[in-house]
Amino acid sequence: MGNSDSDICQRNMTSPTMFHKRQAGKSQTRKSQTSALKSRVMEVSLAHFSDVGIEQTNVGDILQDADCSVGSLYHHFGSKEGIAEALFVEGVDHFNAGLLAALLPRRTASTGIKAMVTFCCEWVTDQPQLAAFLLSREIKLSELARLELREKDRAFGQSTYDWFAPHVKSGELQALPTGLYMPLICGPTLECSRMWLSGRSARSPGEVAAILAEASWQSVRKSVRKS
Amino acid sequence: MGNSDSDICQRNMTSPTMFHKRQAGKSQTRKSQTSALKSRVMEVSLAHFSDVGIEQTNVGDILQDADCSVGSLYHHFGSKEGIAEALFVEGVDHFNAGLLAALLPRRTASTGIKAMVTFCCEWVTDQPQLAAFLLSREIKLSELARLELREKDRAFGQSTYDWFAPHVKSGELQALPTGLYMPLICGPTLECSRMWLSGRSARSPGEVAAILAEASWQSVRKSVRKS
DNA sequence: ATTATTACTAGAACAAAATTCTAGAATAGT
DNA sequence: ACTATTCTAGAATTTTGTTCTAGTAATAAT
Repeated sequence: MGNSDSDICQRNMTSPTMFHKRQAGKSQTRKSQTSALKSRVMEVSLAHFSDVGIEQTNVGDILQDADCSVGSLYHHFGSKEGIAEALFVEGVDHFNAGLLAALLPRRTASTGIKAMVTFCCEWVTDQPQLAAFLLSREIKLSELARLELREKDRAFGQSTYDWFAPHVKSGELQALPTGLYMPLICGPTLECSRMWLSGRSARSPGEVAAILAEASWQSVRKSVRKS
Repeated sequence: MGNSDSDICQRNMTSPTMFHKRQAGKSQTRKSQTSALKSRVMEVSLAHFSDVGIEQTNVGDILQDADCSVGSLYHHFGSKEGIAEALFVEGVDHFNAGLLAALLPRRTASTGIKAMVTFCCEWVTDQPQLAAFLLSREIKLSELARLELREKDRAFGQSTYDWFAPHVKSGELQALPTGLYMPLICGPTLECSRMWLSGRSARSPGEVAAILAEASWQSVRKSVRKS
């Protein structure tokens, strides 16, 4: 900026790499090499993000651990946040798909609700890194990703509500504002998860799944006794 | 960095400010001026943090909006995270104190639990910025603050459990692992809060407080009917 | 009262880290 | 074969958090 002297060394006189050092494997197709690189970056980044957070993770470490060049990383992800964004979307997809797969086959209100809670507990316990990352919510999503997620969210909400509706009609489930089912059913579990993941609680969600499932069921079932 | 010419301008030949530009007010005591500056910085920082997150907030903006110099900020807070830490501790104290004040006077299990949920809903709805910041949990606390908070947390947990214990004994509340009461009682509310604060839900916790209070109560009361 | 000490303010200088940029290599499309 | 496009590479640049030295007010010590 202020460097106003005669500017002897002009920009970009570099002669970038005559050959690709990193071309380790024999000779896979470029495509598979590329996708391997991308997943390597995502895997390494997840480890760092869930460990010390996005801010504290520095790109240099990711580059080194994933054996990736600056150019490649920015070509594929655009920015550090871009990696986080990709991880986030992928993670949400995975979780939502699993939850639906656990819920939809159930035929009674009680087993369905309990299956949701149980799945949630197991998922968090099975992949604590991804769970910690998703629950941390320190990601600043791009406008595009925000819209994409909102749409997925809507579709997911619709699917679950389609399952709930008949049981509400039959009087097994309480009639509640649509937006309240998920918080009531999964809220306690997610709170437990946060505590476990951040070390504030020793008991994993998996260990208390049964209790949580029963409690959540009690909170949304149609109550028949006097308040 | 690469600017290897004869380095004419050596470090620190500056003659810092002959007078303090910022000394706006007539002539308050230095002490009150200072504490005003600190709270101005915290207020401004909270606004930025809750809006775009700690990472995305840049110190330059805080400096400008709070009309504060680099030196002052680092003298008082040590770092950007230092500001976040101060806000976090203050916020947790405020929330915990309020929750206890709402809970302790209640004499029955039902009114106590519902008072907790209701307080929680109102607190979040009344100070959304602080709530969003506390719930985001993107703060990397110093070892010192971590210990301080863990102690506060323990004391808080003890206080609430002292209130619960008699009602468990009398058979109104379920006997549960200690760490599960808070997630069951406040989990759904916090989940609703997160959704509202992040714009994923239109209904504020305040608006659904009664429903949440009743549901949470059902989830922890001693159940007398067949499963 | 005068001096020494401390708390605070100030902003230029610095360092570290994220991102941009240009160019070369691989591949796909024509 | 040639052209366009995607991908890789790393030096150069920019941005941004933090340090550093210096100066100013207030307070304590003598």
